[in-house]
Order: sequence, then C-alpha cells, then structure tokens
Amino acid sequence: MPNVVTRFAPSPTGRLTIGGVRTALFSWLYARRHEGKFILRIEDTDQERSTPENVQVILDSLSWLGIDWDEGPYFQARRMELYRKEAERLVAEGKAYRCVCTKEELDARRKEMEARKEKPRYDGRCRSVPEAAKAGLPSVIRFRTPPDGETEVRDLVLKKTIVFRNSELDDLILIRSDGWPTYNFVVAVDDSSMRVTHVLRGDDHLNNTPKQILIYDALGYPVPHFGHFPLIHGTEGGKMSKREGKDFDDPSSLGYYPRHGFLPEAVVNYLARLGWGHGDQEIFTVEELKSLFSLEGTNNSASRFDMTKLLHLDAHWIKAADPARLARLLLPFLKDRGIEASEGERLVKVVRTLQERSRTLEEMADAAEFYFREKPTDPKASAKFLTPEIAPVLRDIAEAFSSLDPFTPSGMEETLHAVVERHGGNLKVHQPIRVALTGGTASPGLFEVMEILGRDEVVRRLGGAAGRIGA
RNA sequence: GUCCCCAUCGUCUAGUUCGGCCAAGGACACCGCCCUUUCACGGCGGCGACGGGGGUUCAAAUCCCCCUGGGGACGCCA
Repeated sequence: MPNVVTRFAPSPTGRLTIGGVRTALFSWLYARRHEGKFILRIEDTDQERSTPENVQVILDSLSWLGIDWDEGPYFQARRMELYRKEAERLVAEGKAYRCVCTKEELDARRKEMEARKEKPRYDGRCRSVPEAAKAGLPSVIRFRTPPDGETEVRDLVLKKTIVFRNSELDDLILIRSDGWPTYNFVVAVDDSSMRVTHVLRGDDHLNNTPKQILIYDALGYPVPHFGHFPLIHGTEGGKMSKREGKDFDDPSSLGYYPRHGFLPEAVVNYLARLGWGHGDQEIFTVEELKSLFSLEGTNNSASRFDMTKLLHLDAHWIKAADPARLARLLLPFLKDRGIEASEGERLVKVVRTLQERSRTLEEMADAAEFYFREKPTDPKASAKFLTPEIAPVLRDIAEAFSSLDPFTPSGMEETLHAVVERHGGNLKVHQPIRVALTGGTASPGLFEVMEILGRDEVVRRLGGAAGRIGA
C-alpha cells in the first residue's frame, strides 16, 4: 500500500482550465515525489452538462502534458449503486433524512433569506418529520449536519488549521430527486473507497471540506489529508473565467497551448512555478519536479497568469529542444499555412536557424515561410533597401553566384566581397539581399539562409528582385 | 449580507517554520550599453516591493491585533 495516494477529479462539464491543470500537475507531482499512486476520476454526476467530448479533452490534455495515472479513469456515473447504498445507510442510521421540499419552495425561501440579508441556507423543516410520513413522496436525501460544535480542517498547503462552526454549514443534499448523488457526497465516498490519502484541490473547495469531513465521520471512514491551492487569477484579477468561443482560442483553456505551438515542458515548467518555488531556480525539467515538488514549497496567495513569462519559458525550451523533434512538431503548423513540408534534413536545418528566434512553434512556422515559398516583399523594406542603385549590384551578385560551386558560406562571402569591390566598394549589400531573399529585414544569418535556399533559388530570387526594381 | 482564504518589485517569486546573515535576492517585462550582416540569442548595467496603523522585542518582511485591499464560497454544479 503506497503511503501517498492522490487523485485528479475533473468534471467533464466544460473545457479543462489552466487552473485545473495545475491542480492535476501538483497532485501528480506529489504522488510521484512520494512514490505514491495517482488516480484519475471523472466526476460526471452532472448529467445535464457532462459530455464524452469533454472527457476526451481531459484525457488528451493530460497526455499532452505527460501526466500519467496509475488507476482509472473511473467514472462516477458507473458507481451509482455504491452511492445509493451509502446514502440509504446514512438514512437508516439517522445521519441523513429525506426532504420533500420542492425546488420551487426552496428557491422562494432562498430569495427571502437573501432579501433579509441572511446567509441562504436550508431551514431544516424536514429534519424532524418521521421518515414514514415522507414515504412515497418525491424527495431528496439530505445530510443531517450537527447543529453544534466545530469542524477543523488541517490544511497542508496553507499550513494551518481552519475552524468552521458547524452551525455555518448547511444540510446539504446527498441524493437528488432524480436519484443522482451530488458532488460533496460522491467525493467523500469515492475518496475513501479509493483510499485517497491526500486530497489536493483548488482554494474554491475550502468551504466544502468541513462538510466532507462530517460526511466521512458519518460514514465511519478515516479522513484524508487536505491541501488547497490558491487559485490562478486572470490578467485582470479574479478567477480565470471561461471565455466564449473555441477552447483553443482561449488562453485560460489548456487546449489553447498545443494549438498555438507551445511545448508541453514549457507549460509544465510555467505552471509549476506559479504557486510553487524552489529557491531561485526558474527552469525545471519534469524529472526535476518529480523529485523536488513539495507542499511546503507552495505559495499560499493567489497568482496571476502571465502570458509573457510563459512565452519566455517556451522560448527557452524551444532552444533546448532537439531540432529533429521540433521539425516533426512544426509540420502541422506549416500545413496550416499551406506548406507541405516533409520531415528530413532540410527541415531540421531550417529549424536550427529559427530555434533562437522563436518563442512558439507558431512563430517558428511564420518565420519559416520564406524557406518554402517566396513571400511578398514588405513595402517599407523594399523602399528602403531595394533601391534603383542596388539593382545592378544584385544582378551582378546573382550572376556571380550562378557559377559558384560549391555554394558555401565562405564562397558566398568572397563572391560578395568581389562584386562590391567592382562597384566601388563600401556598399551595404546584406540588407538588400536579405529583403530580396526573405521579403523582410529580419531573418536568420544571411549565409545560412542562402545555403538552405540553395544556389538556384537564391539566384532566382535575387534576379527577380532586381527585375522588379526596374519595373 | 454571512462564512472562509490571502497580502514582498507591474508580474512570478526567495526570505517567514527557529525574529538579527535583508540598507530585501532571483526571474519575466521595461530602459540603457556591449556583441553583431538584420532580427534574435547571449553578456553587462539600470528602474522597481515588505499595503497602513498599533503592539511584543535590544532587534520584525518575519510574531500578535486592528484597518484597508484582493479573492473564494454560500445550488437537486463540480
């Protein structure tokens, strides 16, 4: 029996948020660090909103990040019998009771309480009605929360004990009128039946924890350890909200990142540093995280999501990545731009020239375009560098290049030098050549660009540019 | 409204556990300079914070209280 069992329990009711992913990452790292077990459980008790597509998104996202699980995925929808049985047991033991109040009645009472500025809660009117009197009526099962006393939550992340007065807690619903169980109940049943030792989750669940502890106690199961990570806020502050639109258009969704050419190791590195630290170290490999992650190192205040820093880390990991791997990953981005490149030595060379100047694969694909097809020349660059005076020089260079064999950087340099000398020396030809070749003023080193483009293509583009100047 | 959490540069954070090593360190961003065939990379330097007020103490970013500010939760959602 491992001494640490953690789980990630997302609900497939929407996209997977970046905050949820961080919770998954921390839970996984904690299990790995302690050579424990990590469980994936899908909380699909909300029949209205759970979809198979959302389940798939969760699975794909975790796989992309490299987060693997030892058990599961479990689906709560397939564990209904267990929940009903446990709920009935609580009713039989007097620890829960049936409530026949209708939704409408409850809504009306809630509104009244809000109007009176009270904390909205169930008034408990079915509490003392004998079970026999409610038989046959449509009902829900509610938990009989102890009216007095306090429940203590020892939190491993906050490193403190939080005390809740039981009188603040509500008689929450365990089983809905349609027979489906609710979150606070299943989570307690499942975490105990799956022998979860450390429940790690977002801060937004802190208020649920005392309720769940009470349920554990009522059920007679041992209470696990808890840890609540502060939420990740959006750039404007506040809980990162799910925007409308496609999942991959929204940076608060994990789906955004693979789609926009981020490397998983960069996302993992960034997320790990958001709310956790290990001295001054900024760069972490997954392996390092697996051996270093600890709850003691977590920060207990909310953090803000910063795309700029993520981009910086992505740039770092692109520089560190194997060019052949990047070449393979780049293919779909090229394809999006209508470029059918193939894996191979040339593409790897292209990647090498772009690694130091791309923050994402998307940027790399944009920067790579000129290698595969001539781009329209940037008008500003053209006006500045493709001047009438330079046209004959470019023509001469093209001609000199056409017989340069082999077409090597040292040969190119000598040739350039010779042509410039012939035109009186002291001519700036690099930028005009760059513009002629790449369509813009920024590119990788001129000689490596020419080498990859190849002599014929270089000659062709140079000649073409010179021709267009005259026109 | 009630309950709960949080509080170091613009942002992520180190330092808080055992108060003194902190005239507060690192990273991102920003601004200079260097390198340089462009753009980048890299190197060097700069800007920049303990929210406020009370305590406790010889000594507080570190401990306590209050205020303020931020966030979360109050569902037959999870």
